[in-house]
Amino acid sequence: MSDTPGNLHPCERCPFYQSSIWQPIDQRDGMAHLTRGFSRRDLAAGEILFEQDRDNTGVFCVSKGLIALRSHQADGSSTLLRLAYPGEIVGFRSFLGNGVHQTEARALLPSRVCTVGRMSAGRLLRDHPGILERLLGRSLAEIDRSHQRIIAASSQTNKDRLTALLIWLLERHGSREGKQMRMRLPMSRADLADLIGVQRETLSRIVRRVEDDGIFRFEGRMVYMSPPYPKAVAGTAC
Amino acid sequence: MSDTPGNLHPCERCPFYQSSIWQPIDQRDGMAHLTRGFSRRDLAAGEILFEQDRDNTGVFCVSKGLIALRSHQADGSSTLLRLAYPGEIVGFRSFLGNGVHQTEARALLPSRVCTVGRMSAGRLLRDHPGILERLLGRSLAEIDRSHQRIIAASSQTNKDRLTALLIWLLERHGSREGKQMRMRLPMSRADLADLIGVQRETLSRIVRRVEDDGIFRFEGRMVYMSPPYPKAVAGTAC
DNA sequence: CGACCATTTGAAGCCAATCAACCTGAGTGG
DNA sequence: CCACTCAGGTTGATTGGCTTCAAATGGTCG
Repeated sequence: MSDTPGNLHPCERCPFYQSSIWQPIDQRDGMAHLTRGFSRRDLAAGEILFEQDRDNTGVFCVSKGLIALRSHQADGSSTLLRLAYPGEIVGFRSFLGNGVHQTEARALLPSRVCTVGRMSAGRLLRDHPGILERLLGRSLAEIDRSHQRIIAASSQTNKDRLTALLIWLLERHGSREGKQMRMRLPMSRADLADLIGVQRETLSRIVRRVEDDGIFRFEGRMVYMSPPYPKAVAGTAC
Repeated sequence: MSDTPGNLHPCERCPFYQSSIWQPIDQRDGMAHLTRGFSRRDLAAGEILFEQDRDNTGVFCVSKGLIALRSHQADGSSTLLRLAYPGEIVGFRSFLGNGVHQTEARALLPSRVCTVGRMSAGRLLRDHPGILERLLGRSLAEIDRSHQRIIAASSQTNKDRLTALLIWLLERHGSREGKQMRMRLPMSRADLADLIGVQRETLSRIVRRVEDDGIFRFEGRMVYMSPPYPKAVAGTAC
């Protein structure tokens, strides 16, 4: 399973090492369990990390790329609950809870994910309160994200939410190009629709209305933002 | 501050003692800190436990009654994020985080709340990983509630959400009366509107439409539900 | 080319937001 | 006792936005 030398922390070279939930583990204590349960996996865009309703198999940490967490409803509709960027943990809700994934995790971009198996993670958690503490921190972040989204859903228009989402995505996926910003959208229109909570057709019309304001321009998956930049609204996006 | 004998756990006689986040504290370890920081407070209906944007002063546990957690937006609108019932913790998000309450907490019914002051709670948390673990459990519950609400907001109609909310409230505040159930709503129409995320006027019309189905009947704050009972929808209400 | 997928467009109908008016009951003060 | 106010709630009319179903468009891949 392990693909790192036994005495080196597997996250040592990860740019997110300092804030990793596994950082509290050191040489003399638990490193063996960590390296034994540790594995890496590369995913192509569109590939599934885990499916909804399947048993949890461990704690996953995004190392590269972008993972979408999506909840499928019985009626066939789905909601994109969260975008997980490098350094973020996914699957810990089901790891700590009843053991069944509440969501499907799918890579939107080519991604790398590091996993600590369920058994090892459980053992480490028992022995290291520091890990517990960091997981609690991640949970609070998820609570904040969710609350912001609930508030946004009931107090902003769909158009405003799309604008906020675009700005938020541009900050993470965009690049400067003279006076304007550009990015390739990391997801389909259907995903955008799921994120702001409207039908696909409606999203298409909202995109048109956003374009009519003159700030954004769409060309397939490419998005261009020109000044005057709207300021990012508080409590924004994901 | 303390109003319990020094050697008795302050939550000992609470019906929620076994699942209390402070249960891991025992006689020989930390009880002094717990009793020192412990206080109780009774609130009348409508009274405020803490206000939004104020500094957190501790960890609050609902012992009796019902507390509403409401977020006020800059534009004057508000969202009722959560109803906290006896045994539930409120204010821990701000306790663990940046120290400012994200929400206002107001009693909807005459209530009793037990508080452990910020300093004492912090000290206890450092010494007792068991408390950390239980707080993590409460956080996961909050994540689940929030996710359910996000999903419900984008996949159910407002009428369905109101129906689900009414059933959910009837289970907690209702009583049997022959073949039908009855309850006195623990909140105003404005609060109901905030909970399902619509305007007050719209809620009034949705109530009428729900009544038209023949299952519910409203008389001021009294609500009556007659068979055939709709089955409670999965992922329901708060 | 044909099949498939993602996206857009159109038309119809429903629903919610908004603004305004009205109603009711509970104080309050003359 | 009456007029007043205030909070909570309802109703009406209008407007705009969203959903739904249906159909068209455009790109990709074998």
